[in-house]
Amino acid sequence: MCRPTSPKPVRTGRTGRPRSAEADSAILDATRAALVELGWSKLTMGDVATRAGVAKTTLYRRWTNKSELVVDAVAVLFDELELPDLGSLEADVRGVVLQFAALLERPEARTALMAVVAESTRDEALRGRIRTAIVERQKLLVLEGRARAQARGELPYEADEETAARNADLIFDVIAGAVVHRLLVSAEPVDETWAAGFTRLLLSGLASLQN
Amino acid sequence: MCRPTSPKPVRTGRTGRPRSAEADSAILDATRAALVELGWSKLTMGDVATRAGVAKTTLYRRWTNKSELVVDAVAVLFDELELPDLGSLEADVRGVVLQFAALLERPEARTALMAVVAESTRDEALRGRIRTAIVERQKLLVLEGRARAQARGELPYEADEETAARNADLIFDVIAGAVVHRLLVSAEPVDETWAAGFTRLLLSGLASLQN
Amino acid sequence: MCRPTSPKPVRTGRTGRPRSAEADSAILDATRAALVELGWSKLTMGDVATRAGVAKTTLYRRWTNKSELVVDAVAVLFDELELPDLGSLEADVRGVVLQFAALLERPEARTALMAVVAESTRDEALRGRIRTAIVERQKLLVLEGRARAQARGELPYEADEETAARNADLIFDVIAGAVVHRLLVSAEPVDETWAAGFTRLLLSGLASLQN
Amino acid sequence: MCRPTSPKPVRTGRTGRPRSAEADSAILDATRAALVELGWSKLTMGDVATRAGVAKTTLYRRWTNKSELVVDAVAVLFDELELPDLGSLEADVRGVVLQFAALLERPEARTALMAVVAESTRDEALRGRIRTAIVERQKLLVLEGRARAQARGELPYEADEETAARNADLIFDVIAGAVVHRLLVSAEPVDETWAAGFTRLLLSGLASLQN
DNA sequence: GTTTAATCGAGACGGTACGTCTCGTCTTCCT
DNA sequence: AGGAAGACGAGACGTACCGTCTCGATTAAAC
Repeated sequence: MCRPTSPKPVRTGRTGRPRSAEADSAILDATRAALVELGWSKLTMGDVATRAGVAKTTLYRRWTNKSELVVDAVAVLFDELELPDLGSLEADVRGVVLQFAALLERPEARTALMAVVAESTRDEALRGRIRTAIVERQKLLVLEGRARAQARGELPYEADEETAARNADLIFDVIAGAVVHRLLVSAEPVDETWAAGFTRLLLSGLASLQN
Repeated sequence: MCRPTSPKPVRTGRTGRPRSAEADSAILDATRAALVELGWSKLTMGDVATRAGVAKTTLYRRWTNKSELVVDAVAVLFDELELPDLGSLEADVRGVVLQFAALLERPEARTALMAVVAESTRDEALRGRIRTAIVERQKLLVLEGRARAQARGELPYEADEETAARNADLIFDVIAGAVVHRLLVSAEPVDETWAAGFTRLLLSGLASLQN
Repeated sequence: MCRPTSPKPVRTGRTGRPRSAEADSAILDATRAALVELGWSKLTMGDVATRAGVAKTTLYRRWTNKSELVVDAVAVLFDELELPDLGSLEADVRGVVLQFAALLERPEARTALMAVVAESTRDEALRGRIRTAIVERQKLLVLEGRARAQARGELPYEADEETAARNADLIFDVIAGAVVHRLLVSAEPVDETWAAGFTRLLLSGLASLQN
Repeated sequence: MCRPTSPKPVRTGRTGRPRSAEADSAILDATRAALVELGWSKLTMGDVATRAGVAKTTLYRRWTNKSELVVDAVAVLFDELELPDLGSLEADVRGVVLQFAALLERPEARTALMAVVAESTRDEALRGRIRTAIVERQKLLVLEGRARAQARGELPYEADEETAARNADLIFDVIAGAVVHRLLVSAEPVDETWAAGFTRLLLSGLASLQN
């Protein structure tokens, strides 16, 4: 999975010096590094600029504020999430749970995700950015997993399209929510045991959605 | 539910003028009010002090920083959560889900919870504070609900105490996580329909935990 | 030379616990010590209280502010100035110049004198306090020296009383002013050589005042 | 007399936005104004910044503290001192005495001079700043006056250069010291009568320095 | 090969909030 | 009643970042 990180409405003016592509990646790298070291609240634009060997102006030319910069810097981490076919729905779910947990163990990911979500409670635009950059991307995994399970005959095909969508959303929130909450709010580890227990609960539950 | 808010390691020294109890509550009220109006990032200590009719020093004498102040200010909101006996496990779960969702619709609660969780990813002490002030409190509801269901005969009594605890934790993270994620990350409403679907999924899943 | 340091209108009321006399001297000692270590601007009432093993309240009960406290604390230093009879007017003058210079070499004296004078440029009451506590005391030395010189026949007796007073004032300002200015503004040392030169200049000048 | 006020070790770096020259003079003007109104101790950096229409940071970028700012702001007042040729040494001395006294009647000058001298008793750097910004400037007047008197034949030319310098210093401290002490310590006016008396004393004394 | 125009770095700018400090007062308990 | 202890309202301190701005110096496409 890959996608262009084109933050600000680039003036398509022909003439003039073009923006440095190196700068962009240097900035995003610096942002992630700073995030790990300092956390969200201690991270400053000036520091990121210095680390990236870039002027503050260059940052502001591309991102309007800290939140947007961090979303872009971190979004790429969520692209790593994949759904390798492990042979059964149960294995697939357990796999994605552990994979997501591993991602959230990384300080830059956990810090950034929560910080950005927190910021978004007051910022509609940021909420949208999170949705497209992170949420929808993850939701695809749910759809993919379901399709695979249906092909395997583990799950029935749903007749009503709307119901199908609603169920996918529900499952997504249950999986992602449980993992995030366990790790970041309850502050307990997500290990094999927990993943197994959770998967058992979820799969049994899934049956009930079909009637 | 009520509990003393004793923020800083209070020197129990006998002598000297005692801290004003009025100030404490005025500050917490002011913090909640400011949080609603301004959100986490615009909330300033100086503003809180002004609103509370109190000097800035008085704030810092009690709380070392914004995060701790906000945790204490918001924790009381979570005390409102209750588990009225609605006659069945299913009704109880649906009730608590909607109640929790209603709480998170309130701007001060949603903003504060996420902001504080975000901050806590870098702050061990804050994490502890959140746990005792918010998490443990909510977890009691799960235990209460289970006990009630067991009394009704809807759920079996668990033989192994450790398993029982693990299951309670799991259920707690699934419920709280799903609601929070739906509301704050997916940014979709938690209505009767969703609550019903979620409850159905959860209850079916619960059966699997007994074997 | 000695004098009671009774700063504030002492309540002569019979009843109640009498004021600690020890406290007074402990405070003045602490003030001088703090002055040497910290200088005027870094000296704080709280610190003085702590050093003196006394509550801040006790300070404020006796002195209304920093300036008055310091004047009282330092005034005693100027009591040390004496005019031993060295046998001639010239020796007397040189002696008092060196003595005054030695006093102003002491950090607490130089710092306090200037600080208090500076403060007094805006404070009429403080100006009065300085005058009675320091200036008048020093001026007596000039009168004493003149009387002695007149007795020796080195100086004529002045007919007009007013002129006599005016001349004493002039000489006082010339001596004290020159020493203070040399030490604190020009920041050059007052040694035997300078004292000799200055004395020569002054004594020659004195002749002119008689016509 | 005029001179550039170059406060802080200015990085002569080529790049970056250059410092505003307007800001510098606006700040110094504001400082003098605030000094007149409020006096040294009530003068705050924030207030000066506001009056100057400048951010507090801009002040701190140029001056490390209040004292240095005030020295620079006030030094310019001492540039006003001049030595118009009044035809005789006696008239010249009396003129400069009255002129200096007039300067010290101005609240900003008297307050600032003393405050800064007081502060300098603990601050070597400030002492140096005062010396170059104020003292040396005034001392030139003494040299100029002597040269003029020598040209008129009122004073002999001094053979030994070192003695000449020492005498100039002595005279400077006597004049400046006497005026300052009379005005600020004794708190008596410097009028025509006093100036005449002082000048008479000084000129008679000067004769003695030649032998 | 100029011109042109947007980029770059550096760093000063007006702001705002921070968390600390000291002030002088007030309140409580203890002697 | 006096004193110590220490909390209180007030407000300045000096620092750190914010996001904007002015600089002179690149840099490439358009002429």
